[in-house]
Amino acid sequence: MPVTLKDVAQRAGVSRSAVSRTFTDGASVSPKMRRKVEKAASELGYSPNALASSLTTGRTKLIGLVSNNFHNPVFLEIFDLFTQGLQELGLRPLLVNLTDETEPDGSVQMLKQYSVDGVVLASSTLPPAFAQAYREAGLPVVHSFGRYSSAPTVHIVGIDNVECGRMAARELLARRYRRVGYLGGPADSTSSQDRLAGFQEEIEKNGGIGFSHSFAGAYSFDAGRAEMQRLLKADPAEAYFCGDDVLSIGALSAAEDAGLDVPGELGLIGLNDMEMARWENINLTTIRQPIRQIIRSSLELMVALLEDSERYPEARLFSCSVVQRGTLRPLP
Amino acid sequence: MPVTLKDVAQRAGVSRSAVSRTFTDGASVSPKMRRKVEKAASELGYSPNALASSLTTGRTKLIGLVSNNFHNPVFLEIFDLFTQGLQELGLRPLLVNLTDETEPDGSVQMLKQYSVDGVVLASSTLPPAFAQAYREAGLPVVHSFGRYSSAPTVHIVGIDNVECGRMAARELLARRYRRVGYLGGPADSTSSQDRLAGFQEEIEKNGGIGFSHSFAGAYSFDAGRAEMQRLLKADPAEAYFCGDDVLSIGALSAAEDAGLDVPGELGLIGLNDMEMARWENINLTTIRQPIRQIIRSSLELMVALLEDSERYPEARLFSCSVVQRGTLRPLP
DNA sequence: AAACGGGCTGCAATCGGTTGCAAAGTCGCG
DNA sequence: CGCGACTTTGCAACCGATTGCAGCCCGTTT
Repeated sequence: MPVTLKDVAQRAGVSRSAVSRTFTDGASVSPKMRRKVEKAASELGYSPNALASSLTTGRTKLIGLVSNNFHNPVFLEIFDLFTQGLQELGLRPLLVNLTDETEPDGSVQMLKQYSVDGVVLASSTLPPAFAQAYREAGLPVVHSFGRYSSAPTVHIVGIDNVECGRMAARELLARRYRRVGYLGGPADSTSSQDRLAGFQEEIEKNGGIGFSHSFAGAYSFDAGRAEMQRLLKADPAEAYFCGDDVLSIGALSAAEDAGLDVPGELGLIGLNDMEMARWENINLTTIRQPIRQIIRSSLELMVALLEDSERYPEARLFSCSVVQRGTLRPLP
Repeated sequence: MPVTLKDVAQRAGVSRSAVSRTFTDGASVSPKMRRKVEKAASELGYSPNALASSLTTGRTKLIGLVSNNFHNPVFLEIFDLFTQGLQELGLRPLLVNLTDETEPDGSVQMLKQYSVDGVVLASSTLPPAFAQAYREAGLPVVHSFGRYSSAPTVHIVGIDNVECGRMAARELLARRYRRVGYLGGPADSTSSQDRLAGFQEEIEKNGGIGFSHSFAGAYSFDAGRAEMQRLLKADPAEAYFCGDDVLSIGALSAAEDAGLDVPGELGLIGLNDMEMARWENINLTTIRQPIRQIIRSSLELMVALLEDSERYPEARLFSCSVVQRGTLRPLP
């Protein structure tokens, strides 16, 4: 049923090489030959089999798009941008959903079987073991939204989570909150830890501020809501830095339920500036993470890596900025 | 770098066929041989190249997962379920993001180049031309969340949108709303049209009810909000059936902004029952679409189609049910 | 002891393309 | 008209696997 190189060659009365060459640019083909072949090809509706050619060229143009964040709505934006970007580059995303049971080795295996040219890890909650495993398998890896480290072993594109923590702290301090808290994502997520570290550091630099922290079970609405409900039961802080917008929104809902006025009685600042954060019934003050830029840069880096897979690992960090909306009280 | 069949064969001192056979089940291999090969394979870290084998077997286990709904948060759930389901079946999702400029032919081309075994269309807003194009290219297609037709030319799994429209109408009528409206998604989306048709039919069956309708530019928060803002300017209806939860949430935000009490002054009913619909600060009355079942069934159908691609096209419809929450006034 | 039969194994062709190499074709120029 | 240089073309090997077929080995049966 599918029409192959040979069919086209036969129909055009030329050799298979000739056909192959008219479809790979940079090859020398006379205009006459090209016309003949193209005519035959279009009559037959031929399109080259990318997988077969990958056998000899060694490139599949397949990129593993790996994530474990399928519950945070911001990742829909992220997948949208990644897939569009990849498509524009002529690359194809092979989507991999890492559930809790998935082991690094299993996914490496799978990506190797499909000979992906590279792997984009899109996650802020992935244990470093995954990136390591891919790298050790010899795959070019870009970890987007990954943890910054001063000696990265894998290419990272993202933000400085520690600095974001500090930034949130400064924002709360400037507003004279005296007792503040950090409501993080999963305790074992690197982004969650780093944001805490920066936040705590900056708070403690200023003496006399009450500080506490706790973690939600996941970066999700439900987890944020549940954790805030727990906090509200016993002497909550005046303002919280939530490790992600979706947690903030959950927390917000818990606060409203409890009849608390936000920002009057409880202040909240999130992180991400997801689309929903600016919905008028949410109107969340938050720290914006420049998603588009991070993704664009990740893809550029991936392209470079495909050229030269031995490229020295680098960390690309983008600065974040506070978006003032309605969940923190105004500056004094 | 990558280790191949030949390497393993050499190391084990056997023929390549032997190695191949130990890795394909159902082939006859003696236990002794199997041990030898497996030893060599694991020492070398061999894993078979799925793409190379696809050349001779004709199956890639690649499934095109095609959608154009990257702005409706419910689709994150949908992608999550699809990718997990596919992975459990040993299939790999090749994600395709259909943007507005994408033409059916282009995407067919691409999917053919990568020899996908089948295509899952996950979209409620896709022009029928796409499904048709895939089908004509000889690809097994399942259109999930697609339009039901009594003479389907392509396998459909979804809901009866017309019936959902009627259901919404009955819900509003039972509450004695006298002037109702339909706030649909994109005017050219089939789901949007069908929901309107059912809704209007049922409303008009009951005389004396004021009816109006309009369409939002997209299934998105912003579009829903903008359209509701427009409606509120000039003599709005008492209650609206919104073609999708995300529209309802946008509409809700517009209503709250305008200082309207929901459901006191304005009633809203959505469709989907996305996760967010039950967030306490939204608490949307809506029609639940059984997403998990639709996806499970789509995958089962796809598996069946891979066995027998000539299978006669069928439509699988799942019934929806109303989820009572807080955006419609109580029954009299 | 010879014939039979079934289970394993290896050979070699094949899947759809790519590519180095050498032969063939084209062209200008003396 | 002949020669050299350059372009175009086809041959054939190869990428990493699968598979029909024929032959081998080995245990049974008579």
